[in-house]
Amino acid sequence: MDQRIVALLTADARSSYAEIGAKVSLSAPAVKRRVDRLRSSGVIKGFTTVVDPAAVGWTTEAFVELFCTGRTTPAQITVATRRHPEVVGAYTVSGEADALVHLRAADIGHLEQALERLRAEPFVTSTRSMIVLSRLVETPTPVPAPE
Amino acid sequence: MDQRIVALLTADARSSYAEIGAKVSLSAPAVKRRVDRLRSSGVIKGFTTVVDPAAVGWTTEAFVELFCTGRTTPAQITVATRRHPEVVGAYTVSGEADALVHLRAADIGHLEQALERLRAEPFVTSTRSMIVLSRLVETPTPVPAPE
DNA sequence: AATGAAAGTCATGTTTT
DNA sequence: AAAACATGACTTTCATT
Repeated sequence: MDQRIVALLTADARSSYAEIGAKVSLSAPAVKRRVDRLRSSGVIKGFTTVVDPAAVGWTTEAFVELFCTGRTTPAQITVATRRHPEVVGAYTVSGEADALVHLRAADIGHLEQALERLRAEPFVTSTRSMIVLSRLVETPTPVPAPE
Repeated sequence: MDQRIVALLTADARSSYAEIGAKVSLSAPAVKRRVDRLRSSGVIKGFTTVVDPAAVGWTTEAFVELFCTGRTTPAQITVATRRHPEVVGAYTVSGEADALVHLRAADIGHLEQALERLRAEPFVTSTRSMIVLSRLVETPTPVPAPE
């Protein structure tokens, strides 16, 4: 039941409790109670807006593999990447690279700048970039049933 | 002004027009008109919920580079990756790989299964996986001012 | 029978349109 | 300004003990 509510809210976070209730056969207050509980228990972390980056002037995107010096901590990478507004995602990963950073920029020039700034971080030994040519799939936050 | 409204809605998609209006010194109806316009012009693509994947039982994540046969089209990759519910993102990229796929799975076993299914796609010649060890940064949809 | 969790109903102030 | 919505208080239901 909670799962269905979350799925509906994922599809449209601004739909009313009554609307959701109609779809899951529950009264509006019942839905609200569940949503409140889901929020305070941390399942729902918040509600956000899906913005078309291109419409706001951000047309270029890249994934950059970071190779770091031996004693680099995830915390260091977090702090460093958060300083750059172009970073929309950062992950430590297994494999050759130490981290993967997702960048969004206005254009190639801007991306190049951001990349230079990133490469200037003291713990970065080298990088490998993949520039996004086209976004094929991007699901906001899917909640498929866990098996 | 629209930018500030979008930023506020990004922070909380369920805040009321009155609330937003108070912060940007506009009346509630004025804010609504702007939001309606932003929606129909495609700047705002929708409203969604940020769910903690771990809280729903999805604890494993990976980025997979796809190497494809010569005559593979983006459309083919789109169709193929959409078939797999574990795919939360897919992009064609420049660089060694042809595409980058973002996967979310319940656990390592599930991830392995999904990966096997992906590798079985006829146009995939090989893959290279990066398993996410920790998510350091993940901004929902940031709207920094374009320069 | 008694407890507690969860749903329904209704009233009121707020928000949407 | 009218209709729809959110939200709190209160009651009911039902499963568990």
